[in-house]
Amino acid sequence: MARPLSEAKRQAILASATRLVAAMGIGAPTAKIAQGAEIAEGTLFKYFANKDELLNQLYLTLKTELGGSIMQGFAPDASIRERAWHIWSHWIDWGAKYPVKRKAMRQLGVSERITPASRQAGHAAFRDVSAAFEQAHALGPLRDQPMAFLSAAFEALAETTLEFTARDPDGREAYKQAGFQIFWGGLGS
Amino acid sequence: MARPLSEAKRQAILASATRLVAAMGIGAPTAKIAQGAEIAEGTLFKYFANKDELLNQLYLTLKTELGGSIMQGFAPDASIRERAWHIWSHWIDWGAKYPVKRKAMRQLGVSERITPASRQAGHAAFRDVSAAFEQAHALGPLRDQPMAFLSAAFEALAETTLEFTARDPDGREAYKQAGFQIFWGGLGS
Amino acid sequence: MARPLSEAKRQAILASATRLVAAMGIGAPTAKIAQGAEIAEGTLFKYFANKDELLNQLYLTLKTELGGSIMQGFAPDASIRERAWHIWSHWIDWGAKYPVKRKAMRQLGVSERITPASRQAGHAAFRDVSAAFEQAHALGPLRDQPMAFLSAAFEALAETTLEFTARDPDGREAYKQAGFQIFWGGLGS
Amino acid sequence: MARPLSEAKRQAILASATRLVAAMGIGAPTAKIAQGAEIAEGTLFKYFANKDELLNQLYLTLKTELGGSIMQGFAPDASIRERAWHIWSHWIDWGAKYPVKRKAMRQLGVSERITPASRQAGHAAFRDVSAAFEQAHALGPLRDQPMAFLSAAFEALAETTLEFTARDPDGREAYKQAGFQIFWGGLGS
DNA sequence: GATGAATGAGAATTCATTCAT
DNA sequence: GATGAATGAATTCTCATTCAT
Repeated sequence: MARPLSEAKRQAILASATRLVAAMGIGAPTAKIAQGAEIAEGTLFKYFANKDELLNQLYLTLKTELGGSIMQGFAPDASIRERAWHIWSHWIDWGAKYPVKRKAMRQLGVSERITPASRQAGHAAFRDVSAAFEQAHALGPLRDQPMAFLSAAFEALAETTLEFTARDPDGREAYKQAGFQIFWGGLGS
Repeated sequence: MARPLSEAKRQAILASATRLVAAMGIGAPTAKIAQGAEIAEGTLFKYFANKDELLNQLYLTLKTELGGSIMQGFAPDASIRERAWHIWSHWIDWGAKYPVKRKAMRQLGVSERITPASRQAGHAAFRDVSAAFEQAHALGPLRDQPMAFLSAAFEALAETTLEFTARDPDGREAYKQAGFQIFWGGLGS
Repeated sequence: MARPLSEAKRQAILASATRLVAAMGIGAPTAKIAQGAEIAEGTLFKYFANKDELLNQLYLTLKTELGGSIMQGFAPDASIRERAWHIWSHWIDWGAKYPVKRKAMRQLGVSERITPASRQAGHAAFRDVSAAFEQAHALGPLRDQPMAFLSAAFEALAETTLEFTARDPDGREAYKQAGFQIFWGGLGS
Repeated sequence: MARPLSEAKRQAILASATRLVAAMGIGAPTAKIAQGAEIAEGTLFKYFANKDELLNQLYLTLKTELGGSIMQGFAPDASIRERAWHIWSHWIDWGAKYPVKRKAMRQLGVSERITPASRQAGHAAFRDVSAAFEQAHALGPLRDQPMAFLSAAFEALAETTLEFTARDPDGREAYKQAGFQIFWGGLGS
């Protein structure tokens, strides 16, 4: 290979796709995505075999980034509540900081074009987050629920919180507290 | 009048659209929707001026149906908890009974093509549900949050619960209980 | 026949078609024409077998009306110049009075959908006008040209004059004089 | 650049559009135009953003071509009459040589889809022709008419002349003389 | 590797016309 | 006779993907 595919271009494509999917949904045309990445229409397909692959990889990338961001500075020895709060707090902060990424993730999340495999992989990217939950989970009255259910509820509440934060940025801290209160109170402890 | 627009056909179109939007998302072609309703392609546009109108009306129809279903048999004099449970229970039951409608509603809910006006009208269809919440809301530790936030959290949890119910129908009752527990516990009362 | 076709409705259709063809060209939809005539879509086809027939009849109707209007008050014994002026004057006046009819006539005139037979019949409606020209024609330096050519030139100049009159109504009288001057001067007499 | 937009293809599209508009009017389908240009349906829209743009550009192209053709070999120092004759003669010759272009131009000229801006630009392409008229105009009895009116009358007579030439090619020279005679005689000199 | 012209299968509408009421 | 719902072919335009340069 004379010239390897440029990582910078790959990132530019993903960034452009993020913006466009957030704004127009899954239907955003590849031509516009390429344009936003300042590359040629055809070049996009050197980096992603087809649109579905681009969409799926974008989904994974965003999930992974969020997952990584959440675990930053995570103290495994803190109390259960502190650990839960850490996750919640970082989640909300990431979403508030990157509203476009969050919106794109949402569009991708409901799309039929994201394969089960990608969703699986997306959960894997959240392994650390899930693990951090395990203990909290094991104790409470919901201990008989699948971890996955709890995680999903957590995510749903985070999503709701971020939606409101986006609409009403001044209420951010209040929503953040309230959202966590629902979840944590719900855990019944 | 030669023949009035047939309400049956209108319903057939909405039903077909529900199925196709659930399966393929917002991008489901009008031609297929018409075919599913067993009418000609052009006929669809006698009933709905364009695709956006069809989508918005479908959204409203589903919201209204759910709203109505929830309030069936509602006892305004029951305890707060009982009332909350009534709503939750009917919501989950409706979603479990009509998984396709629920899926379509979700696709529509995240779409950029549903206008703010439709969302507004959608909320109006939930007026009774909201009203039923008011008291519960006024008492708890989240009393300072906007009602809308609580409602959204409720809806998000219901959505999550139904997602799991769809994937794992045997767990239905457990999920239903768990979901409510999170919400109700979260209200902190 | 219990009820004969109503002449009033026929006229309403033609009037509506005139307006719409003037505004949108030949492509004006029959449904809109019917609406403008305050009848049902289907009714239009009881009066005119199809759109082409409507268009052709409209063409003829307008031509005939113009032809009739021109000959109103025509004095066969006036001088050649006076007769020519009469025709010109009435032509311009009719066009200035009915700009919509004139515009429709123009659209129809260039359309491929007006059959040669209709054009033929249209000329027939101008028989009197043509006849009035004959003498003037026979004398001048253009006596070897086909009458039809002269008529067409006359019409072209009238059309031009009316176009300018429509754009700049204040100049009406001036354009009318100038247009005639070109024609009459051109006849070389 | 992978491949520049081919000027040959652009011309082929315009040529095909000319033929089809001449034959079928403004309503000629883009699919047929593309076919006539031996390109794919979609390719047409790489060259012209939409049908209106194609139509407007075609209008301008034809006007410009005619304008250029008219001024070929124009002698600015000839007598006024000679100059007027030059323009008339070249106009008629161009129209007789390219009857299809002429017919297309006519269809476009009456269409509501040609924007005022295009018409403006079309006149600009005739600047030299207009300028050549100025002097003749300044002297005659029509000196108080707007130049534009004279130009339009000239064009209308040319159009009429060409119409007859097309129908009866043998009479070409006679029509050409007669048409000019009307105009020049009309100028009153 | 990068480019973007070329492709043609859809996609959403429109519309003349028919026919059941 | 009048109505307007129903039809489906035709129309404009979009878009993922390919491939010559």
